[in-house]
Amino acid sequence: MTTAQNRVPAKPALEGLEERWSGVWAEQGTYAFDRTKSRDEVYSIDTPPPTVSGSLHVGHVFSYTHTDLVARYQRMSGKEVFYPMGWDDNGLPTERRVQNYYGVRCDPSLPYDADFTPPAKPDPKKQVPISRRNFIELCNELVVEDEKVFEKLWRTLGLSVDWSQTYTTIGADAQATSQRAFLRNVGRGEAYMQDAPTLWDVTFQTAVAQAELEARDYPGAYHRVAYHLPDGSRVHVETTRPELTPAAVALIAHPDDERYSHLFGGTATSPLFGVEVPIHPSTLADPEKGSGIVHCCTFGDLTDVQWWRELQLPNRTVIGRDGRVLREVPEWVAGGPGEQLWAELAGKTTFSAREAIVQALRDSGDLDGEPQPTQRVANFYEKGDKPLEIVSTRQWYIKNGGRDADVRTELVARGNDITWVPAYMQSRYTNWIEGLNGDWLISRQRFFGIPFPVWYRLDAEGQPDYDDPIFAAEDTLPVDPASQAPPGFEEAQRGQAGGFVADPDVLDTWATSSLTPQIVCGWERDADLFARTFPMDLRPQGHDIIRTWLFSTVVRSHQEFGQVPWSHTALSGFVVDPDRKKMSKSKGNVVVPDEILDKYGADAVRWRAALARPGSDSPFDETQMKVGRRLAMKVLNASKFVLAAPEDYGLGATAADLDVARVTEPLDRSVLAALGRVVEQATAHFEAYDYSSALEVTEKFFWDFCDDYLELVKERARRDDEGGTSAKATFVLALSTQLRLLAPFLPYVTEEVWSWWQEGSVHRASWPTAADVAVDGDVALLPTAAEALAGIRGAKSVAKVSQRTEVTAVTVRGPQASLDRLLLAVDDVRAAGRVTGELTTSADDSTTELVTDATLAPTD
RNA sequence: GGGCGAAUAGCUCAGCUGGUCAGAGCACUCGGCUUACACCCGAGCGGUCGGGGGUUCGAGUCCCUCUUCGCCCACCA
Repeated sequence: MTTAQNRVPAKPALEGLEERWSGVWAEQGTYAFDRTKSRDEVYSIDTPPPTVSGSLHVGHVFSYTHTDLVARYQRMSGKEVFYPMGWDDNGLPTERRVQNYYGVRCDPSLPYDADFTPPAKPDPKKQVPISRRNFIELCNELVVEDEKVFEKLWRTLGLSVDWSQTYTTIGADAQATSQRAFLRNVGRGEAYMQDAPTLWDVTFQTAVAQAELEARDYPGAYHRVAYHLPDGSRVHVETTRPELTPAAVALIAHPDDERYSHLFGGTATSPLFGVEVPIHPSTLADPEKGSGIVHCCTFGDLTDVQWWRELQLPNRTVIGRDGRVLREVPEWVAGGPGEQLWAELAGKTTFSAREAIVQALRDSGDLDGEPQPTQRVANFYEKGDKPLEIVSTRQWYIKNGGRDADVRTELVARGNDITWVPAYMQSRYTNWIEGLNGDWLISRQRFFGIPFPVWYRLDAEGQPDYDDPIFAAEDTLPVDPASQAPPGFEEAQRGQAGGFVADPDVLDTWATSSLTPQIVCGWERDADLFARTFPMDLRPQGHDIIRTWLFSTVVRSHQEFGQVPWSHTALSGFVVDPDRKKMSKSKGNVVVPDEILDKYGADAVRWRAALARPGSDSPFDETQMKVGRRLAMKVLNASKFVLAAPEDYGLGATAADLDVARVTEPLDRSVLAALGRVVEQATAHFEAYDYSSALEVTEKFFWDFCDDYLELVKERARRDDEGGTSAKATFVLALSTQLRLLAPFLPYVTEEVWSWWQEGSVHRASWPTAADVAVDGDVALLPTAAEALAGIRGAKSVAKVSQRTEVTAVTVRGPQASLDRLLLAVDDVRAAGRVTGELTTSADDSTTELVTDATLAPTD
């Protein structure tokens, strides 16, 4: 005989649960991954590493909760969940944060200063230049602090991650993985170096990739600029970038454009600079735009690049990497009419150069009319604030199908190997691949990132030989070519003729993020772990980064393993403000997670998050958090009623009452039968990654359980007879089942209540099955009894009297089948409705409802 | 311009393969200190399911079309 003793507090409260239980979970390793389990017993999750240099907002809280819901369900279902957490601390966002936080900037030409301490008071206008190594040291220091803040928030939110499995995208493992994967790409011919026009951000002075583009409206003006024909006549182009006139390499019009077709094959000379350019037809020219004839410059936009390639035009770059006009007079300008003008332009920003050139065009009579203001669209780097230039540079690329239709087809097909939640998101993946216009540019001219494991030999003149790079050996990774010499060389030979130089670039952060499955699963580092966790089960992420993170991860896995990296992907929507606008810092509509967690509690916030279905945006509404909080509170109170000792007005039920055989009353059997169905439904929903519906059915049942069943049985449950025993057994069975159903959503209250009467963590308890509550019951009985009770309650409500008011007589009219059912629970109905007099029934098959007519005892 | 999604009570949303599907919660109204809970309980009010066609015995539910909104992509002379 068990003498279970419950530990129910007199006044249960939500306050303090987060601190208490997150502490216990950490201490007891509740969510620790057991790596003795085999692949089929493991459920592995490719968690998105949040950018630690940014700040977390409610959107993050929601989407990370969604993942945790799945993780907790899988864990309780018997899977050993591999749920690591990563920090994305690599790259430009960290650099920018370090610059602002410490008031410094990186100047790679400076030597390392071992004694450097950042300014006590950072002056944003006067950033202190420091060496690359000093800069990286500061980056590494700051991210550690940022990561602590993030971890604290995630722990409070109750994410069931294994905190011993964290990784960072700048850490040694990530570096080695990233470099290794790159070297493998090189080895298979999937990565290559090319000197070619690339999109270039002049602020950050780095190349950027197609996936990082953002088209934005940008004010500009059309300038009608005259080119001179050999016969002395003129032809006008309309351009928003007149400063590129010295970069003109051709004039181009549509082949069918009769205005210009007679010029094809001939030449024209540019105004001011007198450079002769050919006139070509091209179907890419749009007769509707501007004057119909366009000057192709190196490089104004991507179409220019295409013409330059296809027509094999010369490269006359005039804008440098700093976004300014080149200082040296180019050979095609030197000795010409524009040489003097160049002296004025040299070193100017594009903006100033434009003003100067426009003035010069005006003076020379080559500007027709005045500039006409227009709104144009320009490509921006998503993190930048100046339009991108196109500059010819040497860069590393990874083949992603952008230049190979067969590869595109393969990658599109890989999409079919993944289950998309929601399914329609797959089309974004497919569309993106089909719209690619070039390979993936992975090199960045930045500092805080993973270096390319590459060196170049210097020839006798000290010029690097790019045709025969020296690659690091895999067993030496991670390497820093800036401080380590390549095999066969001494450090002293760095920068010397006949020696070597390091590749100065770093890998784009996506080039590393695309390897998160490899990083977390221990690819080529921990073969045992890898075998137990890869390919992974789930990639949760935002739908806005399908083109970047999701796609690039598939690319790398496809190349390295010939398969997809995960079987499922779940795409979260955004949390938008009440006006359906995306939350952003600049709009000042960002909700701070700490405040909201503090105010309503983690369970309430999680409850609200669970209501947001995959893929759909959700407006932030604080009042909804209250509803979640009410549910959490209800769980505490209802549980207290069942488990508290009779002297504390509870039923005194214990784990010893967990016995289906004791459930004899028809109403009790009805409840458990209904609960069995709820379990089946919730399980099916979770299996389909539809946590919202799982919550919905569970919660609906719980409220009915409290409002109807609990009220109906309250009195009987206090008795010591068979009816009382049946009720108590039902209560504990239902409680145990519902706590487990709710555990993924409300990890704190469910754990709290579980601790009152059970051993171990509810989060390591088994997910309920219908078999747990298998009884032969009529699910229709509880609703019927509840309907009759509602009739009695309604009578009291209409009479505006207390629900405690006694009822002296009741007649219930309705279909015979319902009345027969009602009689099975008639005593409970009478007790709950305080019916002291007679309860009679009257068969009426003309209605499907029960109509209750109650006579109330007179009140004062 | 291309693609995807959404339009159902004041608000947030459920309504799968067409036949109790016109629902839930919030808000609102009216009651009630009822020994689990006043961080509560009970009872109500509230919608011609964006417009228009069509298929069908029957359509929020399928088809066409229009309108509006959101997101992604393309627009860069």
